[in-house]
Amino acid sequence: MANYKTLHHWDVTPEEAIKIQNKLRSLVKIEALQGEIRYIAGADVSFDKGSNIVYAGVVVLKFPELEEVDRSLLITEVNFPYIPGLLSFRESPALIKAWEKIKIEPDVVIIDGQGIAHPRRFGIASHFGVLIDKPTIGCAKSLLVGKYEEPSPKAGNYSYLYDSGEIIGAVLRTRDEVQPVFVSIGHKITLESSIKIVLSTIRGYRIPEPTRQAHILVNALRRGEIKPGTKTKPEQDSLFSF
DNA sequence: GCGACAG
DNA sequence: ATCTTGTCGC
Repeated sequence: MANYKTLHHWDVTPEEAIKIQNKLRSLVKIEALQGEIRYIAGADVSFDKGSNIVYAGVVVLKFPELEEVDRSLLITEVNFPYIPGLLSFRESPALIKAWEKIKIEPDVVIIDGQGIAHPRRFGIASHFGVLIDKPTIGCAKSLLVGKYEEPSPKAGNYSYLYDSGEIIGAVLRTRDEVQPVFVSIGHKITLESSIKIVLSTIRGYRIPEPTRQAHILVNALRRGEIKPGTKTKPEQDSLFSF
């Protein structure tokens, strides 16, 4: 069971949530990733239209093969609304619950959302990273804050995202002629490394495999196509049964 | 006051 | 995020 830190309550008002972000932002560490990557995970959540039921999931893939080795899926409830800048308070509680059931701990986690490319430099990828104390990368599909110049149309090209004079992330083209993604430091990693890792997990789609797989799974869960719980590699048939 | 605004 | 069919383009 993967562990995590309980640094604050989740049952807070938007005003209190902002205070928590301003207090915890100093805990984000920007450093070189230690050791090689053996496993990489993706985390995401899905919702029904106007419901407060959330379907969360964490998927662990072997790196660089990107074959699934572990997963944690669960259905729970949320009350905090979606407010730009406070996404973490709506999705992280469910992601933490899924995270604690993971058995194969990844060396890095990619989250669907911003890392420090956030008004208070504490987007969901940074928040989640600080809580699980693991390297995390924020990979969002659209802009939250900052300015940038359109990166060249070919895969692999990128430009920097700026806000109040500082680089807060990168606008990365993961496929030719396709809308770029917004990559930013989550926790315990550098932007350069984040960009390389995201590119190394692209397999023909705009979204990196970890979060793409997580997204596919939580949607299947929401549609009732698969069940909650954890699962690892296909059960190996006993050598003595036939 | 007006516009922007991750999922 | 989710609601949804066809359609344009490589």
